[in-house]
Amino acid sequence: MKVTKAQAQENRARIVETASTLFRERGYDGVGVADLMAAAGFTHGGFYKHFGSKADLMAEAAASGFSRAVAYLASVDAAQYVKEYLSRPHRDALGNGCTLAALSADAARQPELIKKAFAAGIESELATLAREDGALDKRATREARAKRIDTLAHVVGALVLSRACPDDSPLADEILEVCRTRILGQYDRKGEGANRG
Amino acid sequence: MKVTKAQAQENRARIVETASTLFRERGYDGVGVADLMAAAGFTHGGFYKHFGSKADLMAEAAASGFSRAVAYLASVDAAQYVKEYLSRPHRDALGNGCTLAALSADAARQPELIKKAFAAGIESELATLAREDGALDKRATREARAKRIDTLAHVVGALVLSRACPDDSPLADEILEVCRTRILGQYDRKGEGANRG
DNA sequence: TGTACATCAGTGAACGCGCGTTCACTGATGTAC
DNA sequence: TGTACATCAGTGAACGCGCGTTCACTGATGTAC
Repeated sequence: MKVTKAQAQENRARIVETASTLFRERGYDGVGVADLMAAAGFTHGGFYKHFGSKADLMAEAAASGFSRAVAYLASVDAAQYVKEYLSRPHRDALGNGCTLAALSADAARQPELIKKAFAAGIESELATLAREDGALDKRATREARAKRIDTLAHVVGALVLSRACPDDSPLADEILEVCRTRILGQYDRKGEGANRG
Repeated sequence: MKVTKAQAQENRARIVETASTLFRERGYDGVGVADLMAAAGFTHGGFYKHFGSKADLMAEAAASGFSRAVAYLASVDAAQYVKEYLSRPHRDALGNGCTLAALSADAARQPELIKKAFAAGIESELATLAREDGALDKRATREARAKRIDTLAHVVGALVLSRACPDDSPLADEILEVCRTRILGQYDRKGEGANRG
């Protein structure tokens, strides 16, 4: 049953992708190695030919999620990002949505390895959000980073709270709507005032 | 081994309290019924004399966490709340900290019963945060609620992201600090402008 | 280019373990008289 | 108030099950000649 090196590499990537989705949907504890391998089209025994442990895969799957997020972030501006992030479709698309919103709380209880992957993921998302700032002096650069951290925390919190509510509850929608409006309001005001002026 | 009715009720309450702490520390999947009963000083078999299932206890433990939060919220003003919420001690005190930050992402994957408890918890926290608004017209009331939802999401997101980072990473502290400063800044500005004017 | 053999991705049974839940039992509490 | 009995909170063994991980095995791929 051996397989081409290229095929094996492709299979490995498929396992990571599958894991990234399933972990976001069900949490780290909600997906077993056997579940995951079956979902990727394999039996569980082969898992340890690719990964040292489930924790190793958790870190890789997170990194994979972050790199997708970065690719997406590079293609939108801040306003569009906030609008899409705090939307019904994103709220309901757990498995394809933001890794930070889906798994940060889980990550907090995991070994250092996973937390490092999350810190790195946050940094790379911040770096991508940064791209439009252009050349700024030291103070403005610091300020721009602060604003990005602040917005990231804000949207993550809103999505997390909305998802904790029953699926069709008014509160779930209200949280998204309120936060979306208010954050976009900040961007309009600040966009015209401090940043672009 | 029977026990006074009063004693039994007290024991039940101790189980709920213990569960509330352990769930926040380790997540719903991270605490077994046996773990939990042992931590409360009992053997696991008695569990089903008090609760119909682990899920029932999850909902009760969440409600217990929210009612503690409400009692705390009633004793502080918004600025103090934000300052303490986004502090190192709160970040590191998972088991005694905010239930929303610790368990909302877990709740999102749980049965309706638990999500209902979370929605109710969020509503009662919002109601308590509201207490200082006094008499307002309809528009101002709506605006005050929006602001409270917005702030709650904001602080929860910041704490969740901070906790996902390695324990002594600069990023973990930076997130807390940046968000704390910016949210407090909003309260100063708005406190003097819209709300109190 | 053709043959012989080592490699190793993937299989499926098995490991010890902890899970949520059930159950027969214990014995002090609470109640009926 | 005292006695007889039912109740039921708490015990600890047992249930079937799924977990992460290990292992002997398979057989096509990749390599050495």
